[in-house]
Formats: sequence, C-alpha cells, structure tokens
Amino acid sequence: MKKRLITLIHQKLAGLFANYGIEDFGFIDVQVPPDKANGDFSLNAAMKLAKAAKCAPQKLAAEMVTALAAEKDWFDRVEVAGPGFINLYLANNVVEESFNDLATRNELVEKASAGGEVTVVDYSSVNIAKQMHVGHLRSTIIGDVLARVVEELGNPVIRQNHLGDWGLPMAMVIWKAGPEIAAIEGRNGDLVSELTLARLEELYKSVSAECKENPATAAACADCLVRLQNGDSQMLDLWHKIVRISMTEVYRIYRLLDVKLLEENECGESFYRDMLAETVAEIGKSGKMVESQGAQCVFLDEFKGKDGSPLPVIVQKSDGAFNYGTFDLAALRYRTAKLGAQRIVYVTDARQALHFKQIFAVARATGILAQADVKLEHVPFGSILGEDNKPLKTRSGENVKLAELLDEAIERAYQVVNEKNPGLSEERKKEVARIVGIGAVKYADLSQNRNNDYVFSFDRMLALNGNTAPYLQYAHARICSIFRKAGLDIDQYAAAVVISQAEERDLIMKLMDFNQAVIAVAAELRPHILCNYLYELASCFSSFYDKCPVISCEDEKVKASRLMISNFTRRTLAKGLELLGISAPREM
RNA sequence: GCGCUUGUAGCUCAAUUGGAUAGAGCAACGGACUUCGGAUCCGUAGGUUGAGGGUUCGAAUCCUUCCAGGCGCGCCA
Repeated sequence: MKKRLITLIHQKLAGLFANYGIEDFGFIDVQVPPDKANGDFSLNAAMKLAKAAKCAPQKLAAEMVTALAAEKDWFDRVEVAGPGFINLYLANNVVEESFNDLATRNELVEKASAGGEVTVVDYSSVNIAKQMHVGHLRSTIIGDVLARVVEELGNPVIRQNHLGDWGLPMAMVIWKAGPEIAAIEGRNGDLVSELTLARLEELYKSVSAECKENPATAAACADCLVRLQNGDSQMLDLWHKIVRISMTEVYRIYRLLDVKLLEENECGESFYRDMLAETVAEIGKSGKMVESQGAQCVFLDEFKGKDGSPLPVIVQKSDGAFNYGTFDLAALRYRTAKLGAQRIVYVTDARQALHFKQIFAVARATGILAQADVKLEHVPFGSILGEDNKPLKTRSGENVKLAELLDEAIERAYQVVNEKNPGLSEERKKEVARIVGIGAVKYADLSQNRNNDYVFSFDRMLALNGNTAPYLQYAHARICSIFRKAGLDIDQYAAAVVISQAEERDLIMKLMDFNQAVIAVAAELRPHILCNYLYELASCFSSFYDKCPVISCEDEKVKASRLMISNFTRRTLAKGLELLGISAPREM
C-alpha cells in the first residue's frame, strides 16, 4: 500500500513541483507519524523542498494539500500541521482494499527482482576441541537470522562456518589425544561416544599448561604442527577424527538452537591452507607488500599504531608461517572468485572491528578481490554480561558452557509451562518448554540493538509480558485457540476484511508493514528491527483481541473479517518468528 | 597516547537514520462485562536524552570540546 501511495503522491505533485522548478523529488517518502492522531502517514516534503522552491514551507504544504485532497477515493482528510507536515488520513475502503489485495498473495515477503545478490554470511566460527560457550551464542544466532532474512528476500545465500581448525592448538590436541584415540580404537571402541568434546577440551587445557612448563612438550607439539602442515597422513587422520568428535557435539547444539548450519557449510581455516602462499604471492604482485622486521606486511595510511607509527597488516610471519589475517584474505579471494559473492557479511564480536577494517582495506588495495565492487560488511556486536555488569562467567571464572545455559533455560521454561498450563500432556510440556526456553534465549539477544553489551537474565527473557519471545508465542497460540474453538481450519481460512472498529484498523495497518521491516533488517543487518515490529504487532493484536470479540460476533461479515485478520496476524507472527529462528507453538 | 564504541525514566531497552508532545516492558499506584487462553487489556505517575557549545524551520541523532564506562592498537585467533 505504501508503495502505491508514494506513486500516487509523486504523480499528483509532479505538476506542482515543476512550477517551482523542482525536478528531482523521487526521494520524497511517506512516514508513519509517532502519534496516530496525526494521520496514517505524513509527508515532510514541504519542509525539505522549501529552500529549493524559495517558498515558505507552510505555503508549499498548503498547495500540496490542495492537490492531494482532491483524491477523495484515497483520503478522508489531508491536513497541514506544525511547521509544514502534511498528514494523510486514509479512507477505510482504501485500507480494506489494500489489505484484501495483500491477503491474496501466497508469500508474506516479496522476493527481490533479478535473482538477488549472492551473499556469503560468515558466522558462528567455532573452534575445534573447545566446547561452545556464551561467547559463541551471539554470532551463531545473529548470523543465522541475517542469513534467513537475506535469503527470504530472494538472495542466494551461502552460509560459511569459518572453523578454527588449523594451527598450533590443533597440533597440541593431536599430540595429547593421539594415544587415547589409538587406545579406544585398539579395543574397537566408539570414538565419538567415548572421547567427548569435553574431554578434548580438558586435554587441550592440560597440554597448553604443560607446554609452558616443559620445553620438550612444546617442541613435540611444534613437531606435530610441522607434520600436520606437511600433510603427514597419520597426523591428518587424527586431525580429522578430532574435528568430527568436536563437530558432532556442536551440531547437537545447533539442532537445539535451530540454527541452519550443516557440515556442508564448514569452511574453516584448514580449507584455505593450500591457498595461503598464492594469496600472499598475489598481494606481492600488487607492489604494496613490504618486508618489515622479517615479516611480510602491507602498510596503509589509514592505520596508525601506538605512537602514530604506521601499523602493518602482517600477511606472513617472520618464521614463514601465516597468521589469521592471511586466512581471511584467502577466504575473501575464494569467496569472490569461486563462490561469486557480491556481498560478504561477517558476524563477529566488536573487538574484531579493526581487524576486519584492515583486511577489507588490504583486499581492496591489493586487488585480490575477483569482484572489485563486492560489498564487505562486518557486523559487530557487544558482549553478554552477567548481573554484575561484567562479562558472563561462572563462579569460578570460567566461560559459561552454552549447553548448560540452554538446559537451564529449558528447565525454567518447563516450570512456567507446568504452572500455567498443567493440562498439557507431559510430552507436550517438554516440547513447549524447549520451544519457549530456547526462543526466549534467542529473542532476548536478537531484540536488542546488537551494538550494545547486554545483561543476561533468565527472569526477564522468560517474562510473559513485554518484548519477549513468550509474549509473541502466546499471541500466536491464542489465535490458534480461536480457530480450534470455532471449529475452523486455520490453514485454509480466507475472507474479505471490513473495518468496524479502530483496533481492527490499527492491526491491519501494522500487518501491512511486515515486508518493510524484513527489508530493513537485511539492509541494516539488525535483527532487532524485526523484533520490535513483531512486538508491536503482537501488542496491536492483544488490544484487538480484548476489544473485538471474534467467535461471538453476531454480524457474519464482521466475524469473518475478524477471523481473517486474526489468521493473517498468526501467519505474520509465525513467519517473523521463523525468520528469527524461533518456533511458534499452536498451544502452550 | 591514538582509534573504535557506548551513555536515554529507579531498572532493562526502543525511537521509522535530521521530524511533530522522546516511546515500551519491569517495578509503583488505580481500573477491566465469573474471560474467544487474565500468560491479557486500559489508565496514572516517572525525562534538562552524561555536560557545555555549534549547525537549522527542527537535534537523542550531525559537528566540536569536555566527563564517564567498555574494547582495540606487529607477527594469538
């Protein structure tokens, strides 16, 4: 509707603007006023163009109003307000028609034309031989939402899990775990069940400490690294087994979280190991690479170090090995050349902002990108804090294990479900607890502006009121309940909408905004925009639900219309939550 | 020292990217036909948007100077 409205306004005002010598007014847009007493939409064009038109904004606005008010089919009223705002009050039949038209479409989100933009989303990026902890939560779920949203808009999305699976830590684990693996296999044991990820992590920690104490251990590990990097088959075999043990546990958590990362998305550091030398060689060809203190570096003017000295990006260390930046550069090369990426999105915490700024700048300056106009975007986010406003840790100062955190969320959700809906079967209670608990954790994270740190609180995220997943899920479940009670098939229901009350109108207007909210998320890479939208939608629905009886409504047309509005709300909530990677149960 | 980032109601967060009287939830207070699921809805109260200056029709938002927190700054990732 908004689109049609803007087209109409552009048409109707073109003549008027031409009189003032204004040709370029295509940017003129409508907005939704903060206070709905100021109309369904408003225009601030008069104020923006007043200077160019050499005309007082109020006068220009008055003339625009005259031109628009003639459209009696569209507007009940068109008024000038304040310093030159134009407030548009849409006729109810326009709202009804627009909504009925929208409701005939199958898809709630419009696909991009021309096949969209090939987009790589790099997220989660777990380390091998380490259990997932809270530090992995944000990248994993924010990245997952961004991938879903961009994909929903019709862009081909390639998900990439840039595993930390190559380098000295891996060699250390191999050295330490090798004998255990051999022992288990020697008695035909099952590796994945006997050698857990938790055990691998213990081994890593112990060998890491040992290396500091004992030079012989350190040397042995270094030797393992050399053999691994030279392709020693025994080392590679152990390496591969450790990766699989690790990832088995990671996938268990991805499934619990409902995150769409699979083995086919694994593209870790090891994947690029044979591309590093040629990447550096190509950087060398650009003439921008210089040797400094034995390392191969690229210096760019925009990066300064501590005392204003030039800051290098090191692409090859003085011992000839490559560091993590080189992996990222190789990945950029691969993703533009082989994957055909037109947009690459990195979801990592804010501390890596400088790193990506440097990598992007080096990639552009040295011409290693197959598509020079590829969009490179780092999506930074803040930390998760405990109630003490410090990064979330256990009492003993360890990172909180993600698995334990999620289990606790599910357990707490179970308590709530058990209390509020004791009639559900035990099996359903458990299922709902999982959906509500996991949904609450994800939504609490996604609903905040990702730039900021946020304070983790089970109590707040599981609250049934306010901007939380349970509130949205509850609205969804209530709608399903209406249809159950009415004995109607919710998946088939369709009817024309008529407006008889303000709450119906507000809800319809809100429903028509969904597509815009999704587009905004993809453009700004900010999931909380969708959360805010869904919260407002659920809130509008709750008001409607309170004021507009559905089943007991005596006017058949109004009843059918209310059923339709309810069902469309349910579909929108479900789709919105799906894009957030959150399920919407039909009862809870 | 330099750079990035944040600062909004008692608390947790929004604010359509420069728009109208800065909005929600929690907490507080007061209401709602034995209710299509009260896990809800409506209302009251709560603000010098960290401080000052500037830009303009208009600033939480842009520029500038301070204050406070977080993070980063050559071979870890």
